[in-house]
Amino acid sequence: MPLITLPDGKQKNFDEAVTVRQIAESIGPGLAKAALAGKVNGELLDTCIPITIDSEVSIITSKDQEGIEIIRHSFAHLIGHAVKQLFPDAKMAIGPVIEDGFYYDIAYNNPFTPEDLERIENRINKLVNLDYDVKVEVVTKEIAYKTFKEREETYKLDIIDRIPEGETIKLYRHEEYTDMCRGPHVPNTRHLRAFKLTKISGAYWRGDSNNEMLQRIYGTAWATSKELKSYIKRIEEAEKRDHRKLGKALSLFHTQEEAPGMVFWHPKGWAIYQVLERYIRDQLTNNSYQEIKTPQTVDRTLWEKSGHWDKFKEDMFTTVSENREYAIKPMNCPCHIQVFNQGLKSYRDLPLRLAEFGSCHRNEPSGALHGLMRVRNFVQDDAHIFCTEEQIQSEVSRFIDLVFNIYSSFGFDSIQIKLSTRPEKRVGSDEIWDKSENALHEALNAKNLEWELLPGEGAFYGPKIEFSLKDCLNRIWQCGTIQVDFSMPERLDATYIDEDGQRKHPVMLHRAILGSFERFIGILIEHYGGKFPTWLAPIQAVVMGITERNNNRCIEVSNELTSKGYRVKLDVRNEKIGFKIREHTIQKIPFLVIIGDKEELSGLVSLRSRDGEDLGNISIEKLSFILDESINQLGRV
RNA sequence: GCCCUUGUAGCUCAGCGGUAGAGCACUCCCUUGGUAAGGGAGAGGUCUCGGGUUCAAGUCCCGACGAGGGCACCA
Repeated sequence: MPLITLPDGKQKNFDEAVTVRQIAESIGPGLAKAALAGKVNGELLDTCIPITIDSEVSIITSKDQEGIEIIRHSFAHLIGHAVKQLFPDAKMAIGPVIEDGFYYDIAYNNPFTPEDLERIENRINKLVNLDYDVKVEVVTKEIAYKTFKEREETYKLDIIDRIPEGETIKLYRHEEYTDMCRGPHVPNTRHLRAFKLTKISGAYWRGDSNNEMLQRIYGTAWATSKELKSYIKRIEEAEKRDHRKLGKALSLFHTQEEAPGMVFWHPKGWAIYQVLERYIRDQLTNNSYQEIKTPQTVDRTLWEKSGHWDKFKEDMFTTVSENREYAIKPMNCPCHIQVFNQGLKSYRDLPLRLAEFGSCHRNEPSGALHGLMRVRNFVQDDAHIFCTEEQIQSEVSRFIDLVFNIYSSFGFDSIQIKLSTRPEKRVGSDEIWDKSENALHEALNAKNLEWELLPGEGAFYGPKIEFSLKDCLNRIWQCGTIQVDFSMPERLDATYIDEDGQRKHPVMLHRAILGSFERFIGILIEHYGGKFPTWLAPIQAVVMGITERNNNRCIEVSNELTSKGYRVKLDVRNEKIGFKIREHTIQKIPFLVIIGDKEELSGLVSLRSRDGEDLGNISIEKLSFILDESINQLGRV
């Protein structure tokens, strides 16, 4: 006689076991129609499964996040239903829900073509329009095994093998197609309407590159077609901001076959890079870092000592000269220790903060390369802080302040923080791990920051904090990091003389804020959609004349602004003003300075923003003031 | 690295067995025009590279390299 408690506190008594569907019916026919599943004592349950004990139940519909996920999951089954009809020999592996959609991994001899994808999508449309009931069966492991054995679904058998004894298994019957799933699933395919298959790709079975590659079909699904449309729109928006597209359109940089994964910076892209570098350099100076520069190419033996050769030799570029083998540096830390090791260090020298805009090469797998985001040659805003164990916390604390300050300059105000602690395979005593992990989370807590703990995700040499920022499209980018390392100083013999006259190894903190300049600029391009704030804009203002009569005055004004330090472009081409405005607006230049006969007479200029705003006729002094104001606010909005 | 897709003019793309196309950009000429495209003419391509099939190959096949989307990787 279950007593069902609803979210509003109302209670209903039922004479016998009751299903979510019946509960929904007892509330109202509309809800019964909309019910996708129930949340029963915190667990999701299919609408048709009887509840026998007193329970708290809420009805899940497509308005709930869980409901949308159920819809997506059911669409994954529909891929199975459609694919098995069209390609009976295909073997279904797994089909989970992912952000905004779902996928299904399938083994099939012939690669699916884009036409196949279309056929599958059409078939799914046909199937869902049948409005058939999805039937659930709770079965034993044996029956599940027999079912899929008969169907020659070898991957399902593999999955069953790994299910612990005694756990219930649910089979979902989609007419002649059967899938296995934790569920729940929609009770009827009429709940499945707004979807689109998006792409086909390869994916390793169980995510292991030693296994065979399956074909993965991706799709997106939503509660309503309106939501589907807005999702598609969102994707298109993101494509418009693609830094590779904008990099070409705004002539910021390019890459070419002869140097895969390496960037050719054009004048405009390099202008941004330089502003960024200057800015970071100023910040480092203000925070007691000392900048150094170390070699690009270092003898293999150093990398052997540091341990990198062992782990990463395949991923390093090497070169040979006079029988000696060198590696082009994939990171800066071993070199920084060499600088530290010059001259005897005292505890009085600590903390010692060495920074380098270090150009590193890593031979990334070709398939990993992606515009500026993943390259083989990049420059880190790298620094290593040599300090004592006692100094870890205060150094981390200072670093957090610096990170937040710098990110806010770009308008990134939503920062996610993750603390990763000791992994299974690690070096160093538990005592020292305790100490460093404590230092990190004390530093975080002292600032009242929200952070997430990732147990076991730390590096083998120490715990770390990672800082991720959220861009204007709510995408998350991990950029900053600070990592405690008590292994490298020992490996590379870094020591200092402590108060008690003993030689000790310092702790080393690896830290970066932007990560790599290349990637960070990629993120900025997408975040701003190419509309850089004035301080970063490669060209801050363009001076243009109405007719050729005004050219001399334009040259004068342009020169004056340039000599004041602004990045200015002169446009005295024989074109109409509308044409020039259009062109420079498309190039997203923040300020358009226009000079005609009227302006020449008055000694003023006409100012227009890239957003089409008329900023009036103003003097050069006023213009300079406006530019300064815009530049000084950085990327803060 | 693996799977699929893909590589034509500076850019965006059409052509998909029969002597290389469009728009924009570029050059020259006309136009001197007041806030998102004035007009005309011209120049520009070993169709990524290497093999093969064919009377004939951007076009079909094989391979290499690059790019795109994923997977795996990311000190």
